[in-house]
Amino acid sequence: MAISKKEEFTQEEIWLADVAKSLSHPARIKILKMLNEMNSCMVGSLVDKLPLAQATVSQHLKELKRVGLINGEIDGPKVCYCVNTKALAKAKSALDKLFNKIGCC
Amino acid sequence: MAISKKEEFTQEEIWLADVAKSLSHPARIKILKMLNEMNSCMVGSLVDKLPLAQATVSQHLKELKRVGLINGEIDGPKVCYCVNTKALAKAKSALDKLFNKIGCC
DNA sequence: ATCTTTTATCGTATATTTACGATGAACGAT
DNA sequence: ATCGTTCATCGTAAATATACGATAAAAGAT
Repeated sequence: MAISKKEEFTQEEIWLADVAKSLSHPARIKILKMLNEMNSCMVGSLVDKLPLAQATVSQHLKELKRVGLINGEIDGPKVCYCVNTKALAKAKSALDKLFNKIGCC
Repeated sequence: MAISKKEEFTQEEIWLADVAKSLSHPARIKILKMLNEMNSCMVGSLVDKLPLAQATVSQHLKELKRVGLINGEIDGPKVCYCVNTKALAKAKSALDKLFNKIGCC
């Protein structure tokens, strides 16, 4: 019958799920793409190109920053965001590891 | 001032966010790992190794199935789940594309 | 000093997610 | 036909996510 359930989740599993959560909204996917493609990475530029209010975009940026996928540098009254290449690489590697298996059926 | 906001999200962005959402819980990460590692993929085996009730595990399996990352085959009164290798490969490819860029700062 | 610009945070409403017990449906065994 | 097993679904409570307007904070410009 198995009445155990002692096992918890590993830190790696929790972290990877957290990274995935930060990618789980189209706006945040788009923001990452825009940060890669645009020269300027001011918040205003992002707001202009997203169908969302400034407060909402700021909230999405906060979520991406929370898991370390992007960094923000203050530049006068503006803030310049950029992707954290190292964090992206780490996430990519972890996801690759999860995905590079073969199904059991 | 830019008062446009015409742009919506692409289907690709929406789909990728959806895949990420399905990975955004440690239990679902663990389930994918278990489906890769175990010989048996009965729901009961998963429930035994997860700190969650059967109904909750079933709900997580439904979410993974919703985005196509796993398939379930009915086998008598049991159900055998397995990863959808093609879907995983597609997701991996899309994430790689998103991640293989260089930051702007 | 005051004003404007830029961004973050607060407050809040609504929607979604997560979790569980209870119940239902499908099937094999008796 | 009834019973036990296996899994999905229902109902529901609590937590989290999403969105926006309003407001605050920080800095440059006048």
